[in-house]
Amino acid sequence: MTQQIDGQRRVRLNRNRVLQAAVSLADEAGLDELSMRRLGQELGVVPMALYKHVANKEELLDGMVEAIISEIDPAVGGADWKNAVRLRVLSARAVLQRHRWARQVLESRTNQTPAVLGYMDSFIAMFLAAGFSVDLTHHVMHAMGSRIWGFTQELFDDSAGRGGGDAVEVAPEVQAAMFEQIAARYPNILQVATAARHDEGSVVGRGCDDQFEFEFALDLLLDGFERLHRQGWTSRQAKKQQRNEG
Amino acid sequence: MTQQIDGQRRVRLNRNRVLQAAVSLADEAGLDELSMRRLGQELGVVPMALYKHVANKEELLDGMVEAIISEIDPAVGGADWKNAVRLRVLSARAVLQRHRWARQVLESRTNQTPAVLGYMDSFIAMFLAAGFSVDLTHHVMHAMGSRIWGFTQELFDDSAGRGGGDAVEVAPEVQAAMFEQIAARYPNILQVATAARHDEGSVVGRGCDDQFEFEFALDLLLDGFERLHRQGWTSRQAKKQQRNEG
DNA sequence: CCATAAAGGTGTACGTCGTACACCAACGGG
DNA sequence: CCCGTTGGTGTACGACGTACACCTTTATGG
Repeated sequence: MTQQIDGQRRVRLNRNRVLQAAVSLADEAGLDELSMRRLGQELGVVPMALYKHVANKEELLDGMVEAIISEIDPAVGGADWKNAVRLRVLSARAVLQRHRWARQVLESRTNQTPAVLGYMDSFIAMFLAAGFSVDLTHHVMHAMGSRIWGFTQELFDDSAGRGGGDAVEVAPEVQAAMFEQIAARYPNILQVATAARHDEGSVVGRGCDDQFEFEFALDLLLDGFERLHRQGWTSRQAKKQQRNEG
Repeated sequence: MTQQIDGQRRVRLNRNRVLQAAVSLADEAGLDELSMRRLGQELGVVPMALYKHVANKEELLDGMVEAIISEIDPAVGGADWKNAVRLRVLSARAVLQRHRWARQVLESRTNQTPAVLGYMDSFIAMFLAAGFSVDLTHHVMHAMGSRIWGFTQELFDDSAGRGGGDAVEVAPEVQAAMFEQIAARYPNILQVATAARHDEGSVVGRGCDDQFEFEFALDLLLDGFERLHRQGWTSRQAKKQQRNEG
């Protein structure tokens, strides 16, 4: 009975099929449904079989990240570094949006795999090619942080009203009561959280356009980088100035 | 034998002692050493005893976060919003530095506890008090992201050479070989990563001052906010402009 | 002061997880 | 055809969170 499916011989596993299946599973079921056991089941194979193709779960996750990084558009050449960076980041963002688990994986571990390093290297290259000093580029990369992957820590919970999923169901009247509580205790949050709703014409929707928020912060940073670059900013001089003020 | 230690009656547990112990344990041993079993052991109590004080592990983590938020300095009043925000963030940063696990906890979950909401509310208040529009404040908060907690996603692995811990030990010659590999394959990373080392006089040290990096990005954003505020930025107008360009 | 209910602590047990290890099946090159 | 290498199986172990039934301590109010 082993190795048979419907009387047909089963295709042999390989690292790529494992990674591919893991990505699909995580895409569809979420990261915490991704266990070695479940993945094995998905591939019609006993859990331990996977260990012939990946050393352990950590390596599986690394492999998955490597796999999706290849989906990010390569850097575009050309004179306009700002636009190049912008496009690259937004491409990464689109990818990470397709694979929502990836963010958590990138956040939770220090990923030193070749694809990650390669991506970072080519990212740095965009600034250096634009004439940024190595010094400034260093700090710029730090300032970009996880934004090079197209995501930022989300502070507000925008999962309310997200379809499907296994969110806890709450009765409408309870929801209303919670709203009242928040309104009373956290008036500023209330104001700011609902701000996006009424200044957007009659669009009901989510009330907050994540993509816009992301680009807002991204452009703010890019503009800042540009200014510093133009005025020949160096960290040495910034630190000296800091000492004199402090 | 139960309830006895050295013939002395044991102090009763309560939610606060549990939370306190959990924070200490996480501080000292790291987040993945924090299990209900280990925590019970630390308190000289059977694991299930903890469930009389916290509903489950999730709630324990929430409680821990609440506990450390109280360590953040309250907002300072006064005319200079920029400095107020700056101080607040740097205070939060100092706290999160003391409790390194907190970052992971804040990252991995949507924390809607009163202390978190209270902190965010008072954070928003700083901008509103400075005359920022609700609209701009909304976007500003998004742009701040996890920076309101004083941390950013770290991209470079700066754990190399960190004392203690359970890092994998690597022979020096292997390390050198790895370095060669990286140097060859990722020349830009090499340049940028080592940049901080030689422009800092003769300081050997870590080669990269995290605090400086954090403040660099923070100030870049704050300056950006200030500029937008001064020129009366609104999201409606920004979106219109975006449409005309795009 | 004692009965009694509430609150705090225990012990056992279940289902999950990652994965070590010994084993067997299939394949491919001599 | 044989046999070593590679891929897949089965069993088992030690974590984990936590449900549930039970006992012990404490506080309370008649």
